[in-house]
Amino acid sequence: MSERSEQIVDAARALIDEGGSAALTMRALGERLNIRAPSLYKHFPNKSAVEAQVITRAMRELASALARADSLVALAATYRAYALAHPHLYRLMNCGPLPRHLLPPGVEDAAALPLVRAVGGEMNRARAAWAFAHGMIILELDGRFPPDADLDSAWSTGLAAFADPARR
Amino acid sequence: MSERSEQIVDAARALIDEGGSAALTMRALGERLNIRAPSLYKHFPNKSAVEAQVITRAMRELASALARADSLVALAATYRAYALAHPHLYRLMNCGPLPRHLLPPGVEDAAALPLVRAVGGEMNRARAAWAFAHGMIILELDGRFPPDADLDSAWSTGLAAFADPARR
DNA sequence: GTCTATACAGAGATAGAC
DNA sequence: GTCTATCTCTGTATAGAC
Repeated sequence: MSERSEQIVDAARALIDEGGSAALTMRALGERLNIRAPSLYKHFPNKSAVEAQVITRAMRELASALARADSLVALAATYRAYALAHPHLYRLMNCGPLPRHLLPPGVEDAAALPLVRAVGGEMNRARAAWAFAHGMIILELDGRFPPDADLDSAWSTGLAAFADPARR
Repeated sequence: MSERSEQIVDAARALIDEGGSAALTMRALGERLNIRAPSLYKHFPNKSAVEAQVITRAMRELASALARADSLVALAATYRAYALAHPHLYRLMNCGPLPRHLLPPGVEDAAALPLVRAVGGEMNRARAAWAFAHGMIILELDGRFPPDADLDSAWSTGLAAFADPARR
């Protein structure tokens, strides 16, 4: 990818991180680079291609953070921290259909690997734990829990259920 | 609500159920009723008001289905069945910010009540179980699990973790 | 690679006649 | 309560000059 293309993805990421997916428009993107929107099409075929690059970068970022966690509990903490620090990027990555045909192969799997490892390859447990974590995050981001809900406790309750199957 | 208003909400619900939230446009709504879009504004102040009515109706529908379930497992099955039968309505209700100021009071709580009852009022367990169920559904609807994933098993694994705390 | 000019689409909503 | 006509806005994307 050329220098210029990198800058475009940088700017696109920043726009989304700050204002959500809706804030990424070709006009806004051009403006941020002091360029007119049509010029962007010399570097990317369309908006989806730019978005896909942002997704790819975010997934790798998250994956590398997760790789540093050792236990399931630590993994959950890292995952949640990323989501709360970058709610819009989290959504971009994890909500709605994923444009897999525009992503380099392996990116998605790499992001999932730390969790699979943490549960010793038990895929049912990995999927259930992922669903729990994603559900907690998205419900929190969407403001669906009551303002006074103790979410730390809810996380603990859920994690206790998944983290230690030997005791069940 | 007048007869006509009911018809409008009916049509709006049908549009969303069939084509998702994006399919609800004032033009399409008018068309379905053999009416021009501007006429709708004699019955509702704007599109959000119509949408809120659809949400209200869907929440009551889901709540009454859930009320018939007795155990946590039965509740989960009912919840999932509704979501898979009406994925777009499920999304409308449960994804993104909820326009609470446009909903009649109590609707949201009524939908949550069956779950709270099923876990004996333990709110942490209720929230964790909700997050798990919502996560499983939304990841499934968004096509985030591999095509060959055995989701029934993942549900079982998750529910076993939440349904029987006495054994933990 | 960047520009200007522009096409094109589709959305929500309003004014005022009937 | 419904109509026609229309406004306004905001997107994506293309053509062609420089």
